[in-house]
Amino acid sequence: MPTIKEVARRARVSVGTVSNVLSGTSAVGAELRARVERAIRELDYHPDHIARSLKSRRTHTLAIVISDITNPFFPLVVRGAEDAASKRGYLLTIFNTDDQFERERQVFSVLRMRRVDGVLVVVSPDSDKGTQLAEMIEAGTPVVCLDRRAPHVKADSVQVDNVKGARICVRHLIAMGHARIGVITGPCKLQTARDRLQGCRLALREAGIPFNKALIREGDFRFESGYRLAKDLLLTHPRPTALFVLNGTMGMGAYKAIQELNLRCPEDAALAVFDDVPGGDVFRPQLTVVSQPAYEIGYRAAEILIQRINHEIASERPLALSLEPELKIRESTAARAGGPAQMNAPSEG
Amino acid sequence: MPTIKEVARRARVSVGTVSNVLSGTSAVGAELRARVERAIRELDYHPDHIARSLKSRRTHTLAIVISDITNPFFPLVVRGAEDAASKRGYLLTIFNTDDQFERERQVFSVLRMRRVDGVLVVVSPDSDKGTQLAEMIEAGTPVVCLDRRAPHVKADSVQVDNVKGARICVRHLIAMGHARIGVITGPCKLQTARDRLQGCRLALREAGIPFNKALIREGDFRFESGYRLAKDLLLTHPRPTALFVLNGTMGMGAYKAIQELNLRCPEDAALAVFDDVPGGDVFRPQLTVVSQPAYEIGYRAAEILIQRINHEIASERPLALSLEPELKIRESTAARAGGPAQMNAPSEG
DNA sequence: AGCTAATAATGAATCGATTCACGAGCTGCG
DNA sequence: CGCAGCTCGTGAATCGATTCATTATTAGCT
Repeated sequence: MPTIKEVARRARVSVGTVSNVLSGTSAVGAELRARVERAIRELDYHPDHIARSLKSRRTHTLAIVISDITNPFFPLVVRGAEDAASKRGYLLTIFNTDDQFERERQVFSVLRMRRVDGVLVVVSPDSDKGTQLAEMIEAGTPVVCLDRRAPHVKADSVQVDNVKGARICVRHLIAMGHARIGVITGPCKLQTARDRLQGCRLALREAGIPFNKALIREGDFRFESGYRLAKDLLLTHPRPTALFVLNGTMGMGAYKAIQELNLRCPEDAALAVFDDVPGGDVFRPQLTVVSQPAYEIGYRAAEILIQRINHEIASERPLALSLEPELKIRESTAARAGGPAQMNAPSEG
Repeated sequence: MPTIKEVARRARVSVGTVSNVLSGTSAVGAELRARVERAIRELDYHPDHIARSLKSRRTHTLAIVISDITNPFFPLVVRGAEDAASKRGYLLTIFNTDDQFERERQVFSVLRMRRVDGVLVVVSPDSDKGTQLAEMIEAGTPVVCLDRRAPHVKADSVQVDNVKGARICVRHLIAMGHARIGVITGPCKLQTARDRLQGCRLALREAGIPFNKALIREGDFRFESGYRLAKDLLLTHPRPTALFVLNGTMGMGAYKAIQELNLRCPEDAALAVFDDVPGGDVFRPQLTVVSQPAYEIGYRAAEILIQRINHEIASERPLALSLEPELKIRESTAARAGGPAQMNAPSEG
């Protein structure tokens, strides 16, 4: 690998001049510029990014720390982030934590040593146990929280409007004539899960339906818990006529439960899920879902992160970007046998 | 951020000594060692990985270059690669090329400047147009090809046994009584697609069924082409009794086509797909698939890559690891009305 | 011509680590 | 005692870029 010195020697100029040609900042005479460019071409010289980073204190590298890329929500987020990053010349490194705090700790330690310029993070549920996130921000490395907001940390955040998403979905269920709605939520440690549950509560209240704790189950956002808790709910008496599952992976588990109990969906048990479910628009029954703009979440978050890195955002205080959910109504909540109940329309748009 | 100098000053030793304590290679007296460790703790010192890289010429960074993380095959691959990488202290950077050669070119240029230690790559279909891959290997950066093998390049490769996967699946279809089997393959530029098609050919031949070109369609491994070509095939006369789609994304498209044509699956048209299909084991009809060990592909590939980097593999010549596919028989190829045909059993296990 | 100003080019210092030739201080042994 | 052979520790050189003070050259103006 040729270095800048070899280029300089071959072009019979100083390394400073080569550097100037490369950066274009300082004026360089036509004659020398040509010689340098020729040498660069002839040697097939590519500047060493490592050496640059050492001097400039910038790595042009971002990290994205998520629970598990295997969770179908994340690939789009990562894709969005990579697109935004590469557009501005940044690299994206990826870390899976499986929502384990200890792993998150390790990752942040690595990120610090690597002098990453900025971090996109889906905080783990126990993230408040540690101070590494706060320390990183303190040390001047910008952080943007994805999907979940970190408690007590002044970092920017980008997420879907979880309250609204759940609310419009429950409204829809109510409009379809459901009053006994079983809800499978996520770890209540997570703001995200609490927000979604809050959305349910609001929709029920505005319809005058009492919030029945006996119909709520707390899962862990994983398939198995969705399956188990759905079975549990569907075996209570009287059986809920609809299930609303607050994330996609649990939603698939819930569908499996419905099937195993030989219930028809939506006739015996309607199903709505927060998050797009892979295949949910192709296979039967096609699922009603609250769709998150996952790509956009990743893209916007990375954009904000890069703007912070380059001090292109004036305001000191954290941005909290809230994106619109979209309710996609499909078969799994189709009208019940008796047709949709004619109730009062919800009071708000 | 404290530097090694500050640690040295605080511990009243030379930087060399601090470095020795850090690396543990050279013997350092108990007294000084204690002083250094204390200083490190007190300053909360973390060595700068950039500076290390500059000196050591190793970045401890791998890259994974894939077409699109959004394709459900890849998250598991990436996860496997990340697990293997982090286990050995490597970072993983991710790049999506959308199978576009130009983008692949850019990415390789970046990787060169970044002095990445090794590259996992799913080569783009036109990859043979360029020499960057060969140049990278030439320059001493190990490369492992994932999923697809690169033509004319001596790089290690890890992939599923595509011929075998297709073969056992077609055998299964034949055993279920199908003789008119429509096949939707991928770009024939890709070795992968050719191998799978070859598997089909072999299975047909061993059953004595002529290979009917009229039942083959070449898609591009994307949803839309699966949908379109499946419709096309299903409208030919006589209609194929089964469809075998050679990747997952097209498989979903094909299922959509079956549905829109109001055909029952498997009664009117059986469906088998190469690749796991998300939700394919939950929703109806549950799909018969050839499952690839995607996680293992990523994991093993990263392991091999790291071994190459550290010269832990003696052999010069490229490894070509071929992993076992698994046929998962489910509803979508269940026995036809008349029951499975009683044909001669396939001659091999 | 003489002076200032502007422009070009240089090369040493710097970033933060590792490495290694060298030297200091001991020990052991004849 | 004197010297070989240890063990420890030092600090300058190095990795490959950028930066900036300095110098050399030319241009512009009176």
